Amino acid sequence: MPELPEVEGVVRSLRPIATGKTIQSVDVSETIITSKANGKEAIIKGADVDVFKEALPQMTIERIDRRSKYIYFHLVKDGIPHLLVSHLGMSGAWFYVRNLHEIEEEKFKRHSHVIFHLEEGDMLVYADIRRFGELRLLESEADHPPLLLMAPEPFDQDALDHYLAMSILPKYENKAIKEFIMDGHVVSGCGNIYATEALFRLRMHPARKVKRISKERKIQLFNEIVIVLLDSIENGGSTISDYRSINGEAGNMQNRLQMYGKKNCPICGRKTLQKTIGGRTSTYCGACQK
DNA sequence: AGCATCGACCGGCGGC
DNA sequence: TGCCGCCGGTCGATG
Repeated sequence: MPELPEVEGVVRSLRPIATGKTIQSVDVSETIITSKANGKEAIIKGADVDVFKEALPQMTIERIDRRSKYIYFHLVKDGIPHLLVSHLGMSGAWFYVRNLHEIEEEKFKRHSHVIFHLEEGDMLVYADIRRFGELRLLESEADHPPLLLMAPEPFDQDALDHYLAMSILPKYENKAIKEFIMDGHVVSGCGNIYATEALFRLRMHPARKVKRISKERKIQLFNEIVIVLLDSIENGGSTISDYRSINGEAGNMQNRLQMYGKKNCPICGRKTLQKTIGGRTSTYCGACQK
């Protein structure tokens, strides 16, 4: 599951090889063409396949950035800027290859859904096993309002104040802390893995109500989130289930996780507990986390 | 108006 | 072996 650190890894790998390249043509898989023809919003969001395919040729990739869990491809054509927004969903991955056979894992190769043909035969391939990801072509961020509602980047100077301000709003104060920190309007890029880890590091129970947490503890929790996100970026992200970096590279952070996916608490050895919080499976230690 | 819940998007895989 | 149903990030529609 790609969260902020995994997306950062993808962007850092992609940036040096794809920046400056111009898109020649776009191929879309039959699977996606059929889904879209049946009125489904499969991967390519907010535009028909034909419109998407015809718009992209001759656009040059000027810059690649990460914003929360999204990849922003800043494009330009005839001096006019465009923005291709990519979200990996549960199982999306990018590959930079000359031939689809270079995608070694069969399950990704089989689900190569959108292929951007670049110069000199290079291809930028978006593969997505479960098709929860998205590609959205915009003129700018402002054309898709949800993007404007995302919390600041967690490493930005205003992120802590934003999080604290949200924590005292009526709609959030009765929520479980884990659901709160996983809300992209509160903290950017913190999904199940890193929310689980940050709460464990602070020995905080994931179901604790936001309003039952002191300001000091809230600040400590925010700091732990930043620490685990940065630690994960340094370690190449967590390769769990269907996440891959560019060209199938694996990260190392999964070996550093203390609670996510664990059967026993690393502190006291007791069996960990699982509880659904905010609709997501949450792992924690009933003895160590209060 | 603002909030809560639900459905949509899916294939892999665990469990029976 | 084969099939059923769970899982999940995010948005938009519905209540």
